[in-house]
Amino acid sequence: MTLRPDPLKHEIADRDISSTFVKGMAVLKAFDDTHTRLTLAEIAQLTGLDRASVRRLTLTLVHLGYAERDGRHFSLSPQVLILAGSFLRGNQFGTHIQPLLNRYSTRIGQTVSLAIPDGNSAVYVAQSTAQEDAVSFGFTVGSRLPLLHTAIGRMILAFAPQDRAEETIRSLPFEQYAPDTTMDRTEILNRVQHCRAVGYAIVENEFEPGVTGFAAPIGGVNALKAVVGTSMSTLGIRSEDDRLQTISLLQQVAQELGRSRLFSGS
Amino acid sequence: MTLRPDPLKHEIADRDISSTFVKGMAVLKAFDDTHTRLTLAEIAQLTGLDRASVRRLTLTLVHLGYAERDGRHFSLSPQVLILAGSFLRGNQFGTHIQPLLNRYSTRIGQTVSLAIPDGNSAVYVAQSTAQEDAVSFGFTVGSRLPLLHTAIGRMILAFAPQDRAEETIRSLPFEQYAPDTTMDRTEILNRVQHCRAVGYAIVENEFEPGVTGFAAPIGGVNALKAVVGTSMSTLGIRSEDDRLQTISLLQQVAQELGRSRLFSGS
DNA sequence: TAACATATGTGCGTTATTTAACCAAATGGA
DNA sequence: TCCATTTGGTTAAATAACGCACATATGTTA
Repeated sequence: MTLRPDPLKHEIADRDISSTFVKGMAVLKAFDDTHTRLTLAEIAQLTGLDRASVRRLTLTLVHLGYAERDGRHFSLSPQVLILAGSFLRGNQFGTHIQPLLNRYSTRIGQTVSLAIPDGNSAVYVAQSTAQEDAVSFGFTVGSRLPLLHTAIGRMILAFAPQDRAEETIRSLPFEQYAPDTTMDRTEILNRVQHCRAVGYAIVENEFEPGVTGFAAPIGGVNALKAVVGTSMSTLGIRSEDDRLQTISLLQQVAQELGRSRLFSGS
Repeated sequence: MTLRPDPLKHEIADRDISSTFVKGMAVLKAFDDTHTRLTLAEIAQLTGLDRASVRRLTLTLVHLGYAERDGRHFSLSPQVLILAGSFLRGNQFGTHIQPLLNRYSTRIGQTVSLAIPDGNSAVYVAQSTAQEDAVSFGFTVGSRLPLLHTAIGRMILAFAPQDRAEETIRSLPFEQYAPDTTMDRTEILNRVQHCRAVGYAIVENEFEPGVTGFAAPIGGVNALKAVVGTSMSTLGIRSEDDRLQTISLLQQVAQELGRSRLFSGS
């Protein structure tokens, strides 16, 4: 949980930024899936904010109904769902974006996901749903992926402003997720630059052994809106042609999504 | 869009409320499903805030990545989904609450919904999904229901603090949704009080002609956490026994949901 | 194009919030 | 049980944000 804005977003004049609001949102965000119940001290620690401020901001959230108090503990209330629900309905996720993901998921034969950068991770914001398992929202949306060793992550880095991306590749901690995880940061940089050159990302066995990830961008270099991705068993991929066909389908989803007003702004 | 906190929530000392954060959240909330793209002036009008403040707060949202700017227009970014996603996963909506709703939906034979009060409406926060129509989140969550003429709404009023509820019943504007809509506010008050007495709500043909709504509370009087509800064709209801059986099932869902940590806080 | 209407951006005095230090109460080990 | 820590809450000086008023920009109509 960092207070700094997303390092992949561009700046706005300092005098036009309300630090109180920034801090408030940081408090709100401190309640992630691994921290559903927090004390004031914990929030202060997670956000790096002063405890007195945390107290005020958290009580404000309670006052507004976004959070609830239970003795020393605070937790979010279902009211936070309203913001997301309004967004989803207003942008016709249910009627346009979700069906599109589902359609391509059928063609690709794998789950198709939509992700955006957030801090030093990629975060899922939507995912195709098979008929059997209704309601993926509660399961996957908000889940995080590392940037350096996943196809979605590298796609994000590839189309992000170069200085920021290189700084991220140079310094972001990572672990050896699998035997094939690239440990050499220079090599990661090379691969990310290759992604930018070709306009898609394929990462084999680096995050999960035996799994190959694919990703395609929505939006152009330095104007990335989101990334679509999928993954499949590496063993199931028989030829370069298989790979390129998957990428081609992802690029089609990306293009169709890019036409939606959600991803077509400046 | 009102700046006042939810009238059904209790107060917190004024000095412990950050007005800047309150205003910031009001700006965020101004982007509802009917207002996906807003100019600064529109936001100012919707929130009743000063335009200079709106500008700073909105630019802060852009800075944080929650909103995007497109010339004079602003819109939310998919990043707002992260908050809800974290909440849903952290509270195991996908693994516990959603399946529970689905299970009872099958037994009742109708869609089962979960709603909370927000301002002068009830808002859906979850809904059972049939196998055919995956992903209801984007469709229904965030949708609003009137308080005075729906079962869910009257249940909320019945278990809310009395002074607030009576004030709401006395003054909240409403229209004649159907031929049977109760137009007499005193009669509405009586029916709400009856709901409180019996612990459930049934409303026939008042909101949609030919449709009967049922609702049961999660949490007690003055400590309402949420409401579960369902609705069905009035013609399909043959006896008082039918009605009570539906209510009984709703009360069971409510009880089970009430045991979940989400709804069992103080 | 002119004139009007509306919207965005900016400077400054007033108001509010943060910060840091402090206290009291609660917590948790030894 | 005691004592060391941690936590929640409060205060006053320093800082930041608000809201008003004005300036600038945009766009609409005659």
